[in-house]
Amino acid sequence: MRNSETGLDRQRIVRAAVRFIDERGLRELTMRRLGAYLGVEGMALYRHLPGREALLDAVVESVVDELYGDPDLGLEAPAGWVDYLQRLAHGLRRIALAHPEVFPLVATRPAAAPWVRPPLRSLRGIESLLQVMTSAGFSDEDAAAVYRAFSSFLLGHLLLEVSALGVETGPVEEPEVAPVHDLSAYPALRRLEPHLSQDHSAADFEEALETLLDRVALMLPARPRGGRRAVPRNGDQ
Amino acid sequence: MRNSETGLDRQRIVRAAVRFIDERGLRELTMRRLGAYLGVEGMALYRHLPGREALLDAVVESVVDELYGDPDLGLEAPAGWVDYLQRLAHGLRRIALAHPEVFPLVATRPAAAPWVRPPLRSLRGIESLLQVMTSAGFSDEDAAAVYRAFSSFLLGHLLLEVSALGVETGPVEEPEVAPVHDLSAYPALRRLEPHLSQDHSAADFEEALETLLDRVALMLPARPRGGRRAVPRNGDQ
DNA sequence: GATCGTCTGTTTATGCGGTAAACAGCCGGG
DNA sequence: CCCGGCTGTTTACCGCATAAACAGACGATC
Repeated sequence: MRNSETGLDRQRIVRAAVRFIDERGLRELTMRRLGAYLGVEGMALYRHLPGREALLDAVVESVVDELYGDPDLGLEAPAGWVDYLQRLAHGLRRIALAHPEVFPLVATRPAAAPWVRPPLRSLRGIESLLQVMTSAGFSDEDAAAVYRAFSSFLLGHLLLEVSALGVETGPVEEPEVAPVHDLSAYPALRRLEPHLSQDHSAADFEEALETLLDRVALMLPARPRGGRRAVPRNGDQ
Repeated sequence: MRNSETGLDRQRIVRAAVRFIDERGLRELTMRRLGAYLGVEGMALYRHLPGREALLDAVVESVVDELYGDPDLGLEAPAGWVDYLQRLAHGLRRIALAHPEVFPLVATRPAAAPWVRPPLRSLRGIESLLQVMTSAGFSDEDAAAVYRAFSSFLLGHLLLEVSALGVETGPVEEPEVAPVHDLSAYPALRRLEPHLSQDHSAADFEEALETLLDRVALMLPARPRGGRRAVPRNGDQ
């Protein structure tokens, strides 16, 4: 009973967990249920993983590796730091949107070291970012600053974007018959409600990314670096 | 047995929950333990709250209300929109740092309506922000855009800042004897490690806030709004 | 002032979740 | 052919959220 169909395996389990979460949500994930999902008895999972926490860590790792493992993303051979950061940002956004139920986990799981920040969680990824930036002429300090700024940009945007998808970033999921309070006491809210409920995530993301890149470009020693596309409104500060 | 010492009460429970989380962490919070913390039998809490989820919601609400209820913050009578946004941002940061164990909850709890974004979770607060912005001459669309940009800025920065405090944004808290992997394979990381582990949160926050405000100012019809100046350090932190 | 309904905390009980421990079938090597 | 080690299964324990039955104390009503 060890053929490719039934045989368990750490990787098979982790992948199943990702699919399970994608399909049924994080709060539904249970060792026993995941076992059943794999046609197996729950306790069986402990032969391959030390426990639930380790499973969640592995899920995060697996999802993040989707990013660094994807050669289509071109992270390996970027055309300059701008290109690199753009690919990185878009790649992470793609992941967040592909696994909206998993992303909050990526975002909030405790980090191995204080400087390993979500959502860029892999040493490999951080190393690569720092390498690209310093090679491009940024000082060590600036490279670190870019890493920090980039992290919080991504975390903020992506977490909000996936949670707008109605994801259970927390618990429950009652239909809540009265989701929208009575807005009569809030005239501005009532008036702007159409604007607020419109989805601008993609455009906001791009714009914030461009702004960030412009800001980063200003750190560079001298020249604003040729490749940098001139965004119409970058005259700030 | 209903005197001020022993008598329960929704508010007393919620406040105790906040203190409990501050002291022992979110993952330690249990209905029974919170009961014990209040000198009571766990099930007693259900007389005042429908369940654990409701308790967590109330905790979030209570913490967020700290912000809007604090008159020292001057949110009621701001000197222009820049001042308002600065007070708001600093106020929220103060809260995040005061309750680092609670903040991830504020950040990730499902929103009542899709346009109620963490960490600005109260209708009152959103109304107030929109009101200030539109009164200052921003179009409805721009006011909504500012709200969105502000949310993700705050979420990203504050979530990262509290999680850097070693907070259990997720589960476990094993000391993990080997927290830092061997960095030999990551030269850039090894070289930049001192820069990365340095704490720049406050400065980064201020700088990103200033950048955001500058960017917002550019939305304004004509004049870049005179009041714009380097932050003279409000009462906060 | 006795009666009673209500409000609040307690006890008891159910079902689920994580996980330890004992167990059983199958493998490949001696 | 037997045996030790994998891998999955059973059993079992304990903590949790929560429903339900219970009990004491209060204030209002008569």
